[in-house]
Amino acid sequence: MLSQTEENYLKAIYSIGISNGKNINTTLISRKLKTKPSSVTDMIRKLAEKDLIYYEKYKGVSLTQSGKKIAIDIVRKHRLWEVFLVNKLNYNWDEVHEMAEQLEHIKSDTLVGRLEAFLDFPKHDPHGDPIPDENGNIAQHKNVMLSSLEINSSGVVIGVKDSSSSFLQFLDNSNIKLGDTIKVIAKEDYDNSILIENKLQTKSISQQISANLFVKKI
Amino acid sequence: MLSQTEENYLKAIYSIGISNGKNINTTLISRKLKTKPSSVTDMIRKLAEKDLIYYEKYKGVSLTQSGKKIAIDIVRKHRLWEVFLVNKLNYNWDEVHEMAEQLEHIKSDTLVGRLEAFLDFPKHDPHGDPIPDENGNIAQHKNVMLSSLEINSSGVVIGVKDSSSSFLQFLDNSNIKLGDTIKVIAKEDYDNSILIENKLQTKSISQQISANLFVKKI
DNA sequence: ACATATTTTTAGATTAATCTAAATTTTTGA
DNA sequence: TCAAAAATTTAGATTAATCTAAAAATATGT
Repeated sequence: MLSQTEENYLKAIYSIGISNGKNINTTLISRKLKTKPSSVTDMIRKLAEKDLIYYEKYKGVSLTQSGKKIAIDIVRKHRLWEVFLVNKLNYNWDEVHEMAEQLEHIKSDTLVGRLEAFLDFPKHDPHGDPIPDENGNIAQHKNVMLSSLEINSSGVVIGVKDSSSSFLQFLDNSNIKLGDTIKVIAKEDYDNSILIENKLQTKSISQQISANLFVKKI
Repeated sequence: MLSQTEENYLKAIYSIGISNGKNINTTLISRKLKTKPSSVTDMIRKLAEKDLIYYEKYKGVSLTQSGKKIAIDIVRKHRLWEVFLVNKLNYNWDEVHEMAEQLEHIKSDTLVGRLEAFLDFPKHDPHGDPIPDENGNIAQHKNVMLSSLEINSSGVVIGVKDSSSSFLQFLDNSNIKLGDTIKVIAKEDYDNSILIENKLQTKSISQQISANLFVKKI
């Protein structure tokens, strides 16, 4: 049985692997987990000992098959609990991360499955991220950033890249939500801001915003 | 913020106080928590330091106002999560204790309240134990044991004293459940077993059983 | 009452996870 | 290439929670 800390290291390594390709080093992990690099060294030696990661001194780490399985299972639990909190307990999508960080570590052989069924087998969490199935398979959404859409083309908002509270609250305040169809009306070369239109409004958004919204082209 | 361990000590002290009256000593706590008495001494010094318990060397402990508040809040969370697991995720009443032991430690200012509302403000957990309200008030059920009913009198099964899996499964197998009306048909002086009747059957049960079932006289 | 048994506390060690500071290895760029 | 910078690891300490063994205090029973 892994400790919460060990699970968090695996999850961090997994998520760095997703965004940073292959270079998972001590510093990145320490940054992600807000610990010191020396603490990371200690823990990765321990995880390597348990065959959950591959580790060569000074060369960084990567997940083994079983380490990856565990990491994905935690992601699965995290996202399902987020769906529970938003769909059943009526939390807003910017409020659920901290609670899910705790709930994802509840140990039970059957709980995740029961929860998933209770929630009607959702495919995505409240931020649009895909929920892995019980075998660890993840529907790869190959969507594009809103910032990459051409003028006059449209997309449906599918997810967010940044899921910080402040970004999510910004979207709420801007009346932009998952499922919205957005059309790009104009692009400003100077600062890469774009003029967009959805059902409710036409407005300009900065690149910082458009580069953090996943859309499915239509 | 208290650690899970500290919370568990407070909960243990609270529950010993409920059953054992006033004598809450090191040995009882160590027995409840399956630790050694010396570990208990360490922890109660720490909790006394934080003004959560009163402690005088060699004299045992009792909860302060704030310690009691925290203990009851944990009980509240434990029982609400049990209701969730049984009512929403369709677990049987003998399967939920371990999960609730973990879920009760989830930290959030709003989660318990949301959960309670989602569950329609249940007053009792799946074993018939009362759920404290958000101020820590507990509806005191002043029920009696089935073993104390007179011949020819009846009672509604309200709760169980022993909520071990084995006892709960025994009740399932015996077709006895919360809400059943049970009539005492006869008593056997020799071993204190009693003959009971409910909607489905007439059967004899041992004193070990009848002394662990709370009933409300009717 | 007082010797014995029981309970409780103290002293010192251990384990997991962390830290700081120093040493080592790798990377970088003139 | 090779010296300086950056990253990583090692060494040694710390904190929380636990343990064992021994010492101290309390309770018990003739």
